[in-house]
Amino acid sequence: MSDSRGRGRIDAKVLPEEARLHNRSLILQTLFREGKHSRADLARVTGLTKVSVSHVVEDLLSEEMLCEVGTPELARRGKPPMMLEFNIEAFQIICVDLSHSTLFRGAVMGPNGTVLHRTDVAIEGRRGQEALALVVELLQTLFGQLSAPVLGIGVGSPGAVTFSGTVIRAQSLGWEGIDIKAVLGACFSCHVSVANDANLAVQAERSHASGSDDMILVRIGHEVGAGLLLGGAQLFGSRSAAGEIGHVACGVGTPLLCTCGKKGCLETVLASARLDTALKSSSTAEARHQVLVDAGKALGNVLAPLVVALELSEIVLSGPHLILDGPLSEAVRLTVRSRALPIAAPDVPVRMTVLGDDIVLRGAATQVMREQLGIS
Amino acid sequence: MSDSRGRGRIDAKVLPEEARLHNRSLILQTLFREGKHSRADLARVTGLTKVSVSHVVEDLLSEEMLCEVGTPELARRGKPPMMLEFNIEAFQIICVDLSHSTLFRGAVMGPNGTVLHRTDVAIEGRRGQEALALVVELLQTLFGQLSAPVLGIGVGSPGAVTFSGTVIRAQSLGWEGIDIKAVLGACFSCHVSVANDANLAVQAERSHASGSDDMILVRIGHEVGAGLLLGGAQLFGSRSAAGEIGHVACGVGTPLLCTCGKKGCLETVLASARLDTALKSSSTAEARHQVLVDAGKALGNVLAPLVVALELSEIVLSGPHLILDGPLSEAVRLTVRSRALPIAAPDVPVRMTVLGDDIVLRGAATQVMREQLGIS
DNA sequence: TGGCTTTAGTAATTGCTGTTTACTAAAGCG
DNA sequence: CGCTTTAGTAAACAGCAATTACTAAAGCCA
Repeated sequence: MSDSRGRGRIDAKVLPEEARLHNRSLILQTLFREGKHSRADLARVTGLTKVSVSHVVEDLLSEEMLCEVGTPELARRGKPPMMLEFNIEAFQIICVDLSHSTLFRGAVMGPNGTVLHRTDVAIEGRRGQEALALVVELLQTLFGQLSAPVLGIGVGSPGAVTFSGTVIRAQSLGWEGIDIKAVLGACFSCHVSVANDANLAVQAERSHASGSDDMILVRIGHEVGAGLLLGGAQLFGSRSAAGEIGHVACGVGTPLLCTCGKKGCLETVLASARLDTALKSSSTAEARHQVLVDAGKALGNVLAPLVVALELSEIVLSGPHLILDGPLSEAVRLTVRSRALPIAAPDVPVRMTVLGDDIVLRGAATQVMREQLGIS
Repeated sequence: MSDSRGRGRIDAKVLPEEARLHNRSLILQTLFREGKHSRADLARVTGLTKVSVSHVVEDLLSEEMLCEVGTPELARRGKPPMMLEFNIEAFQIICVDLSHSTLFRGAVMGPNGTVLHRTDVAIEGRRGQEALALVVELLQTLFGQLSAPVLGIGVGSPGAVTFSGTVIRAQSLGWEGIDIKAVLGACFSCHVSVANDANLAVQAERSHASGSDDMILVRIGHEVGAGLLLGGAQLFGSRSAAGEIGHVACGVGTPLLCTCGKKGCLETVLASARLDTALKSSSTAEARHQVLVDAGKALGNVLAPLVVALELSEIVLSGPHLILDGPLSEAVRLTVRSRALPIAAPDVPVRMTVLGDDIVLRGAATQVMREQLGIS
């Protein structure tokens, strides 16, 4: 009752059955994240009674979601416990990343985010229904590579994606108002999760690489976008476009004309194509350095108010390593420090993602796990 | 299970009893916000069965939280329904607003946010334990003015206040790490809600004056702070200081030295004392106009990235009406438009709160209602 | 007028939850 | 070898909501 974390309005009834699912998730999550536990351990950790734990575990064992892995050697008084473990081979997840400009990336993934099989297909300019057909084709290939039951399909799409899995608008794919979740759900009759690529990326970063519950992950590629994690929860935004910071005017140097028609957008100095040409047209090392510093300053200017207002504890960059990691990210750090932080405050770290190019795929897998099993 | 709104990690067990409370809130909220309903209406609206509704309503009637108000005259087929209404006299809420520099404001409030009795006390420089004692004294006075059972105490405090009701740091009151919720709870043995004043203000605005679920409310007074509402939920921040934007460098005009030691902070052009002196030292009307425009631009610069990244649909200002409402808020609007919005996009409205000086008191009442009854 | 239909609301049963209590199993300690 | 400690299960119990079957009270219509 005294849940003052400030959720939104109440809008749906709750059945006791959902409480059961919640407790099931609680147990599953404990085993997945903290490793081996006995039933008695689980009862202590989760606050449930031993009996309730036994019931849930019985279900999970019969679904082969867990396995019993014997008793520990550690000699103690009392009956030795039977340790339980999350069964890493219980299922696999099929993930696709549609955010690249030239190809769709696909993978069969394990529960812990490892890539088991990988298949990419060239887009070759396909748009609209053709692009959608290519995705279906890719998924069919991936289904053939499964070596365990499938938990679900995870899709990372560029553009604005609603919470319920409709792509409102994805410029590069020529998609507008396509309910991908419904389409793919009908094709493959299994669970489908769809989300914006940056949103998935930030989730992957949290799940695999960071303990932080409040961070922004900026994806720099053909376009510039970001995913926000606030209090451990993704931010979607009222029109499903939260984090789309590419077209904020950043107020550094001479404002350049953007593809959107405005001047001085962040993308005009930070999108990879623009950065590349600016770097190539710079004759000296100093000039190239300055290009990177300016881009970093631009990003820092946009991020500074966000860091303060949202109390972000980390800024993560995802994109071409060679360009981002160095003077650019350093400039971001310095700009945020000088514009946003109290003099004595510790820096907000600015770092590259450690998940590399698979970040969206891993985020898609995480998303499916969270929606299907309540594990995040 | 397919709750993809991206909550945080699971961290507590759920009992069937909590489902009951949830459904109770659902019914209470429907009656509070939408007015009269019969039991059958409630069943249709909430999705619960008639039987479940009857059970919950029976409880609520016995607690006198609801009242039966007869059958409607509208002649229809079938047994006429017995209409139910939220009992506006069921309880009262005691609220205090500690965010003013010279006095503590207190009120006994009704469930719908009306002020029933009002008592203020002068602070007269009291700090630390003395200030706390003064709050207790004020609350005792307010308890004497109750004419119905008390639902709880709501406290709006300046500074950083944790989700659990501890004031981490409130400069102006000399408070540091004081668990107000525990202290007052022990004194008065009733529910206590404590939150930052700006956070309460934004909640009041949502509840009483706006349908928007994504907005920022900027409080401009001795200091500058803001409260954020994202997807209908308050944002607290990892160290309970989300929204504290007063010390972001805003990059307008010549940077002035701030009390915090940095230069160019938003507060140096927007805090009411600074604004007042700047206005007084301006000899011409044009100069005064420019002061307001500059302040508005400064705020707009800080808000622009927030509006985009968080998809805010409203910017609300709270503070001295005469200063804020006019060129200043207009400058905010224009700055946000030019820095943040696509050329064809509709404006993000910038407006004054309609709740005036009682905004924190009303927010405190709302907070108590939400924590105690699940109504927001 | 009297039967039919419609709507509101309640009573009793059922099924699902987790808890409590009491028990068995298996180990070390002295 | 009995005592203690820990793990885990079995059976009875209590709270919740859904289902089914019912009563109450109105309008409709012949």
